[in-house]
Amino acid sequence: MPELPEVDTVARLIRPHLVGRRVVAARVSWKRTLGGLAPKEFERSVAGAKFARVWRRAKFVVMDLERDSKPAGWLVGHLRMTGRFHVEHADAVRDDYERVALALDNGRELRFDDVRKFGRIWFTRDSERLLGELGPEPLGSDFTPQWLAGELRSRRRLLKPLLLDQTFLAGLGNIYADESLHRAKLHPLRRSDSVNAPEATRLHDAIRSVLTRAIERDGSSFDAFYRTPEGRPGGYQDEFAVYDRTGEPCVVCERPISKIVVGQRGTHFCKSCQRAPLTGASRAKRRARRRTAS
DNA sequence: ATCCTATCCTGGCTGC
DNA sequence: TGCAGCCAGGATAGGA
Repeated sequence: MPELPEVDTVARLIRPHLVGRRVVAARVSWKRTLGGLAPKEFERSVAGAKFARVWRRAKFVVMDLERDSKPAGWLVGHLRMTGRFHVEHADAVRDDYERVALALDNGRELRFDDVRKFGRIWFTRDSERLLGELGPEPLGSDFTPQWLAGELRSRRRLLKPLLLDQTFLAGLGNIYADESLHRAKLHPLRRSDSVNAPEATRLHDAIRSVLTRAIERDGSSFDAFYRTPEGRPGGYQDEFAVYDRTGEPCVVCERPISKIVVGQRGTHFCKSCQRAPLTGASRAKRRARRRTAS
């Protein structure tokens, strides 16, 4: 599903079609996509505005608008599971699941399709309302091994749900959380305050390298949903180590990949490479083994 | 403080 | 072939 690498790809590929263009009109086929703003109000807010900048924050596509060279609010998009932005000629055939479209001043349209209707396009004059509570960008300069080690130590949460928490770290979703934990050789059920400094550094480096490589491959496509704005699938699914590979051999040790549910999310990992956290029972077993050995 | 559940949605899958 | 029922998944709200 669209996570940081996919959203980064989307922003990068729609940007050249939008920056400098002006919105002429809006077409809204599913009101709730606007997050509560009435379609008329939405159209009034964006019509005549010019796209000044198109960028990404966490999993949000952020479009800065201006009028007369002055800031005039933001269009903020979230793809959730099945949302898709793309730019087409106005006469191009429309997708069955088109929810919102913005006509541009060059005969093209920015379209938002979304099968499951969870995606949103907000118009706001206060972008902090939407973006203010987010944690640091994993590829930004605030995200350092030292910061991560300290933040992990100060909480007592399971690693997997913590990595999915956008107020902790912004941009990881189910795929890249699983991939990062495997690369760092950390079990998804480890408690954050049990992670030592070298392990935190491993996790930091794993997150960065996984995301960087996934961006290079234009994200991951393993079902019918995510496609780039140009309609092509991403390529990172070819490099998955654990996600969607239940039962297949681990790329490191060749033992079968396991799948469990953590925090209501399917979680893929290698039992051999990512050692389970010690429980009371496993501590006792370990002691017993040691006694037998000696 | 943290976890758990329900909610929002629908296409696609499983099982009968 | 048809159909019911379940599932995935990001984010959030409310309750434990």
